[in-house]
Amino acid sequence: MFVGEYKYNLEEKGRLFIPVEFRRELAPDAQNTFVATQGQDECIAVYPLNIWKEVIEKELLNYPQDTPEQRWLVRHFTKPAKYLKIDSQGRINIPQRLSEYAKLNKEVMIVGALRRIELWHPDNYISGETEFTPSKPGIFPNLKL
Amino acid sequence: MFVGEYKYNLEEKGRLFIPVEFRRELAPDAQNTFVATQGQDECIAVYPLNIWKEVIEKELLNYPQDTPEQRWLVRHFTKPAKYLKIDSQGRINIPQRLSEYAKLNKEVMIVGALRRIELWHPDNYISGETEFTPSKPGIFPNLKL
DNA sequence: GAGGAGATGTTTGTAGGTGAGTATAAGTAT
DNA sequence: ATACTTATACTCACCTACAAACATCTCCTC
Repeated sequence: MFVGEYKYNLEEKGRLFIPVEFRRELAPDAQNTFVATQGQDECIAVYPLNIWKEVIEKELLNYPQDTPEQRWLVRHFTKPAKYLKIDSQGRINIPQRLSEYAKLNKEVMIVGALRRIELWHPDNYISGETEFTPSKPGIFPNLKL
Repeated sequence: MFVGEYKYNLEEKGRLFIPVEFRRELAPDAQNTFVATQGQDECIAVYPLNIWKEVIEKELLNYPQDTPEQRWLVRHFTKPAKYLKIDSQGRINIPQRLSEYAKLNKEVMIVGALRRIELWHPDNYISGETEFTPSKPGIFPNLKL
């Protein structure tokens, strides 16, 4: 389960270091493979391969394919996704399409979000944080933490 | 599982490069063979051989063949299909009938859709995308991604 | 049999992805 | 506190994938 928050820099060619704390859990086997895709917010969502497969197989693979709407729903989730690898130094190469979607340029917030990691432009991250973080206690009434 | 989205150009003679990411999964063995046919939407659908066989066997092979309607339904699926090969450079030769069906001329969107690959004219692809992709969150209430 | 058109195969160039090396900073242990 | 180890940052060099042009082959026509 991914937790924590880090700020790293993209290098010129679009590669990003993954914090050591995330590497093993993100790509446990020798393949070093995981999946990156568009997040539901303006960020990049990064999944370990087993979590990705679990979601796809449970939610999408048996989804009916009778209407154009149903077929486009599948494409909606598959088209932005990409299989990526962590290289020997712990870096990943972020596809241009995804870094454009999340408006990444240099600084990147790397955030643990339980089953996935999220990559944010710092400005978007902070503005979302200030907009949606409750200022008063008791605003999450159903969470016993 | 095919994911991702690429834009490549048809060369004059009607050949198309397949992205490296798709090649091995599309034609895993030395035969380099796969199947292309008409998609349910206005695109070309491309299947690895084993997936194609699986679909045919599950859906068509045991379909009753007692009436002309039933026999024509089978023909409807079999007649546009064609076995194709990836050449030594990773290109495929798209049959004219299929590229006419999908209205391909120069630019082609190559899209991963789980068990198949789809080839789209960019205009059709974008118009379908804008028509059927939800703009608001929460419209897929049961998909947790 | 010769010429031509279409199909198939090969070559070459370029840009971007991939890998390696070193330097600096941070963290850990003695 | 100091030495040692590990992690991040930056730079450079190479190699592969894609693109486009070029060459070869086959079949059809005249």
